[in-house]
Amino acid sequence: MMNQQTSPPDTPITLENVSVDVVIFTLRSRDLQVCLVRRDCAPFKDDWALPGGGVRVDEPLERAALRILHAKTGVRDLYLQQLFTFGDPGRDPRRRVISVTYFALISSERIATNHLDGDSETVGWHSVYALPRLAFDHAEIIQYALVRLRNKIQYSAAAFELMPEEFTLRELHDAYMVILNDYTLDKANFRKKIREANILEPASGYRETGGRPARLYRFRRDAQPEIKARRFFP
Amino acid sequence: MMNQQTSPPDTPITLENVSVDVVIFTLRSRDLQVCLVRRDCAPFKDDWALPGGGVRVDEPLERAALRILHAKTGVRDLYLQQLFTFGDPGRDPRRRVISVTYFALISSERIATNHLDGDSETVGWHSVYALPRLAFDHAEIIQYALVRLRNKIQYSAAAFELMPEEFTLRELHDAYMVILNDYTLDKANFRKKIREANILEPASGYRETGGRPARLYRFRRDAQPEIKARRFFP
DNA sequence: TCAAAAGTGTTCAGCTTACACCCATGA
DNA sequence: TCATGGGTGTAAGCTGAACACTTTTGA
Repeated sequence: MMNQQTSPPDTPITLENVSVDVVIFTLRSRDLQVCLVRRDCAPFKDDWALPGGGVRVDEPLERAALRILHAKTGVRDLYLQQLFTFGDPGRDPRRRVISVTYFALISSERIATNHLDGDSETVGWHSVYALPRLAFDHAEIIQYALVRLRNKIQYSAAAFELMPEEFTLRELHDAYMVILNDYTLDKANFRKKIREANILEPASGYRETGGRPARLYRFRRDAQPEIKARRFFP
Repeated sequence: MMNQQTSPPDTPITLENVSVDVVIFTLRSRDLQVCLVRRDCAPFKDDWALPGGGVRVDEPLERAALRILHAKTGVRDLYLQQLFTFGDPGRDPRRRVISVTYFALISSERIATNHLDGDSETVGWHSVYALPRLAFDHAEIIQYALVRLRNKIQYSAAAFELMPEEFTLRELHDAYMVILNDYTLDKANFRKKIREANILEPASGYRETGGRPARLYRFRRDAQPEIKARRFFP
């Protein structure tokens, strides 16, 4: 969507009509948040927008997305997946732009602190359940990303990409409930399923809580993250 | 992917680095087929490629896909869904092209006959299980479309888009087996599920077969085509 | 009356759901 | 000993897989 890159003079030329935008999800204090940047020029001046930018002439689309991600979060390797390509004429009032969008998942503990705290006026993390005014069609893009995220965590272990290195089952359970916005998920059944999926291993310690301390777990590196789907229909 | 359009002189200018390619599926004589066009110039001269072309300056992406579809099949309204955007540098040896791909489903009875029969050297229908040599990265695109189609028919009634107006349960069952390439789907259970899904209504007649005649059905217009998904994980 | 294909019913194993219960800790 | 949250077991009901069975037609 051409959120202006502050370009050093040697920046290679980017493609004319193509841009990449990224919906970066993270989980902080029991809230699902996305990374947004504040626009400092027209159109949509002072509104918030997704991090994005042009694609360099010899740069694969995914690498462009990773470059943008690194600029906003300081992180290089993370979960990234193509989402959809938005290309309606008029979505950018200046000119025709085809925007290839991605969605990324990152644990908030991995985000470099200078990228996380809001002391910068121009980059911020916002709850998906209380979004500010958004530029272009970015509200639509985020809604679509949310739908995909919700589907994704139900047939794969993608939610682990949002968790810290070590976590309790309660925290994982909370994460699912926050993402799905469904607080009726049964605790006992959730734990049973996770145990049977055999994707966690106990970490060394315990987390202090109000009551009985909670066992810490980590994601097993050798686990099969994709759950093979059964047939729904017919 | 810039399969040359034979352009009338008044054709509007197309976007520089963007193209649209469409994987058009149909079902013919118990085979799943895709529409391909034979390239008549370099690169990949004489290989087969997906129907595709440039995007006009004021044309939405989906409308470009529909225009291409209409040119190859003579049909205007059909099932169309965005698939993926392929944009690696080098996928077209001539220049950088970002290809937004779509997949379409169409009943073979709706394809205008002059578009169906192979008397044209340049457009043809090919079994996905016996594809010819393909230009660019189109083999990869078709494989990906096939994966998506297989997923799709398992949680939605999309397979009906490939069926004729009226059909027997046996024909629908065969369609599923051909698409999934799995001939172990139990007949009794399949029928039971379809019945319970409540998406068919009986048509007037019967189809003559080798044995007992088979009831004809049609898709209920007011049916809920999407099956709400249950949770797999956790 | 037999072959071929349509169409149905029944059983069993496994999974989901709901919910009750026990355990460990600090105050 | 009580509140808080961690953690588990079990029974009821539903779903899916397997397979045997009946029905209707033409030859």
